[in-house]
Amino acid sequence: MIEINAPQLRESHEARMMTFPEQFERFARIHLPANLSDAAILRFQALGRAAAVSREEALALNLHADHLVFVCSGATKLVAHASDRRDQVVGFHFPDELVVVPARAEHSYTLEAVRPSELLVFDYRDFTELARSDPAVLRSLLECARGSLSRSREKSLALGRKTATERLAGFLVAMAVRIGSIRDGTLSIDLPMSRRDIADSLGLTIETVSRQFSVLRELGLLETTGKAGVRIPDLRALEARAGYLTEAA
Amino acid sequence: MIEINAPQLRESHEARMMTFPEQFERFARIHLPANLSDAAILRFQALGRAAAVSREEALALNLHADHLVFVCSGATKLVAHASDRRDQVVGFHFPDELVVVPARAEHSYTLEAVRPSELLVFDYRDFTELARSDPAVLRSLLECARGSLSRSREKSLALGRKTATERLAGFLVAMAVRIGSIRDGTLSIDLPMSRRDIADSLGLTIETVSRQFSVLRELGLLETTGKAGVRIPDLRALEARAGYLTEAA
DNA sequence: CGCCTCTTTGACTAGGGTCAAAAGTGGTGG
DNA sequence: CCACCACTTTTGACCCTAGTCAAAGAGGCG
Repeated sequence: MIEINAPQLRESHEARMMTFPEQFERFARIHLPANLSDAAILRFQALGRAAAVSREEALALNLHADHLVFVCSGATKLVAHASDRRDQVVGFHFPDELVVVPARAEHSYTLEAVRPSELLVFDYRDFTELARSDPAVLRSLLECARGSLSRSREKSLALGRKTATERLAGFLVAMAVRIGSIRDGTLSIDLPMSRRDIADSLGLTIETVSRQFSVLRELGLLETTGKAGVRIPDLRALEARAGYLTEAA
Repeated sequence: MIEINAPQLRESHEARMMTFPEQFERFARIHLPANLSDAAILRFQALGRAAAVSREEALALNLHADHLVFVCSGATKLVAHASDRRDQVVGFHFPDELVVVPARAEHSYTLEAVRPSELLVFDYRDFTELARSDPAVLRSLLECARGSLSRSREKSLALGRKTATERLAGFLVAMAVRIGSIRDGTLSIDLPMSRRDIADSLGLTIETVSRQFSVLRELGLLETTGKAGVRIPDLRALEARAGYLTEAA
């Protein structure tokens, strides 16, 4: 273990919790415009609250309101719940990302920690109301929503039309891009989520996910170390298994 | 046929094409703030172009740019294309709705007409650039994106975790809400899309969709008239078959 | 009215789910 | 430092839902 690109994902004993102002400062640096007045920043700060969520715990939220959550540290999943406790992970989130958690409708949504996480929570209505006349903040929210929409559409394609192997290959490619790092000269991922989380994200069972890991391993497309470690010797080769469109005009 | 709530979906011989200014005026009324100056409106108008697309035809777009498309009349589908010409419909759109069509990435997207449609096309970059300092326009775009994201997440849940029957039931409930009307005292839908479109939207085959129509018909949850007509005597009963979360605290 | 397409139904297959058990992981305490 | 233990992951055997292939039946436009 020479270097870790995403140290904020690690659970470590010495990980000091951030104070609320530190968390907010981090959020503001990324998602609020740089030239915002101190007074305006304080108004946004007044809307937020910090929440620490431990592994597999759901963030407590008012079910009847939309929320905006900023991930300071850790890793989270947004889970949609249908009848018969069938769950679908509709997205994973990593530090510095912003998530919109919808209110309960035909289905309910919970934001759950995949690793112990520090979160900053806003009421969506309050936040957009305060931002209603601030184009820079609105643009930031719009970009966030567009990114989520794009990932969600890719997921629809995977869930609707791809085989189990393609889904796992695509998932690992996406994770490599988002939280991968180079170790010993090889692209590596330290997966923060369990096989169950992956299964619930890909619309499969844990057994099928496990079998597909074996398939990709036997194809020489990846090596696994322990439960979480994945090494990808050839990202292009893995992409080719993901059912992506072949390069054409 | 006593009344039709969504006459704009009908293909009719006498349907006169709208002129570009008429189309734009309709778009502006819905998606631009009422108090926008004439000069500003003209700047937006200068960015748009009208396009008429016939049934099953794809809107011609620059593949390497995002687009914003307003549906004036007809009905469209946004289709994601994976390898081996497997297609996934990621959304349907009806008059007065706004769609974001993403540029080609790992997969490509096309916007195709399900009925002959009149569309208003904008380059997404140009549009947001012009709107960059207009909070009202940005809020409108944000609302549009949030609605699409919400529908897309519901679709992920359906594709990942629901049975064929639940998917069709949920689809018909959603269509009833979006384009249904009351005829002879019964909730009715005149489906603008083919069985293939429905299958591509639900991640099924046309045969399975057809079989599920038969299942719901035999359960007394719907009646079909011709290829497109669906009557829903009891919406609540159909919802109960859609795998929605049962009403709880 | 007739033809062509779309939809429905039927028979069979296969990919992934289910149930069960073995193997591996990693944390804890002796 | 290692052995134990609870839990997660992997593997195996079998099953079921939806896919595939094929053919019959309806619709609707000319």
